[in-house]
Amino acid sequence: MSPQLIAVSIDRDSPIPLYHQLARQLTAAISDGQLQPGDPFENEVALGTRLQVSRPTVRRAIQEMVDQGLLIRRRGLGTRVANRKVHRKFELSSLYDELEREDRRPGTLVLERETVVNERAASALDLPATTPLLSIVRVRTAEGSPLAILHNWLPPAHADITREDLEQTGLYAALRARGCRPVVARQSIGARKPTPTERKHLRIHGTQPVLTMTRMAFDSEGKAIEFGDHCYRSEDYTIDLMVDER
Amino acid sequence: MSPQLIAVSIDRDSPIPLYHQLARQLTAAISDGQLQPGDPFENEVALGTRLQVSRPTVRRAIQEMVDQGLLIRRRGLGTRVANRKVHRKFELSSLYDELEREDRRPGTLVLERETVVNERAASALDLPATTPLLSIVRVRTAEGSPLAILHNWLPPAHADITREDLEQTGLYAALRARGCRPVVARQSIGARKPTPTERKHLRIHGTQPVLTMTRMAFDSEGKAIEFGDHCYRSEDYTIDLMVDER
DNA sequence: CATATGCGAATGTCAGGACAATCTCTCGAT
DNA sequence: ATCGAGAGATTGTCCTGACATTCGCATATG
Repeated sequence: MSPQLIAVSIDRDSPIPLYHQLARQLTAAISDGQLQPGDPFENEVALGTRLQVSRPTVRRAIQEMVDQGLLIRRRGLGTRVANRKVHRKFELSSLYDELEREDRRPGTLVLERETVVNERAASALDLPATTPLLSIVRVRTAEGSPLAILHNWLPPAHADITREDLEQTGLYAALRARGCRPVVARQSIGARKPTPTERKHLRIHGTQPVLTMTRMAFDSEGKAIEFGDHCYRSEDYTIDLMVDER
Repeated sequence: MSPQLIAVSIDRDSPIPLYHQLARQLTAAISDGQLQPGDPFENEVALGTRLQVSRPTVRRAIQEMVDQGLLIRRRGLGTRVANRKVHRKFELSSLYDELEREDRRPGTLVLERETVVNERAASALDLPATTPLLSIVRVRTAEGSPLAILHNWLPPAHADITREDLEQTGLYAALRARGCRPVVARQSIGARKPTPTERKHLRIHGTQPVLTMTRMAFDSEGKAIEFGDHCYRSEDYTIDLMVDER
């Protein structure tokens, strides 16, 4: 009944922090199925001694995994692998990434790409109302069928994103390639009847509604990255997320 | 341009951890407006010296606030109060709490309260399929108008929640009163046409859709607390949330 | 004048130790 | 046999200390 020892190799010369190297490999052991939900986890001090790292480093690695819902810690008892249901899949991802991960052949049709002045978007991004923004309208398809209409506004710093960038990789991937990583976003999700234009582009029949989401995304320094106003075919799409209180 | 010194009193005899005492008071200084977005923040070592606490303690307090989007840290530069747009309002709350906070006179009409066996709910809560669950159906009103139909299933441990509990306080408040705190939840949000029953209870006219949300909530130990299947009048309700990647 | 270089300041990482709080389990007394 | 006290194990909190990394800015250099 002693906890399973997970093989971990740590590289002290790597620029990647030790606690993160640790967390990545321990996380892999869980997603590999090497550790099952409910399994006991090697205790902090033993793990530290075995791997020749200090307890704070081990604690930080474990904390990372606890924050992601992978582990449950209880004082006096120990650490265990959490129930699979509470494992956090993802937090901040884009539709394109999701479709790609599920292998559903995502495609993009760029309907518009121009510089505009839009007070609502500028205000959402916390920029002056007259700031020129890059406005992008796309139709996202999966396996050839339209799934969503995505309208995004970007601050001037990213005004040089091209149609090709968008068609080949998706907006978030293009932003990441430019070293711009969204870290925090405020989203608002609702539902409504589609407009005639939306009905046409999304091939909506009858009285099916659309699911709408607006999003303001910021980087780690709090700089605005993107404002998006999206609408999805409700038959084909739900928004899944984990929320947690720490 | 030296940073503003925030008055903080720490009580070393309190059972509340020092880092949390610190974080609470510094957070208060921001919500009070004592510190404005963009203001520089006293650096870690100075703060520690001034308050006679160690640097790790200060760091942990600051980290708590960074996690909530209140502060921005940049190596080599310092810490600043974040842009207000990225301040996280709340993460995991209930409709009742939200309405109450906005002073919209929430009310509850309990339509059903009985013990059932439901495979879908049991599976979502990671319980055996034949576990008897308390099934609760409520209509939530705000200022007298119906806003949502809430269908929840609870594990046997909470089978003694009464109609009165639900009518007076709301489900989450009742659970909290029993020492049961939801910490992590998995949600799925979508949209669809309402059923005839929903149209009647929510007084939906024409072809207005409903916004739907299902939620599985767990406590800090990963134990199931609640499975909910809700639907909202889309004209009156959006789901707002912050997502972040750390 | 433009560009490098270097310095100070601040946060990031890591170590090692000490004690407290909490849980489980065993052992002993009744 | 049952119940309670205590021991052991494990995580939670806090401290001190050290060095690395990154950024802005002033100064030196071409």
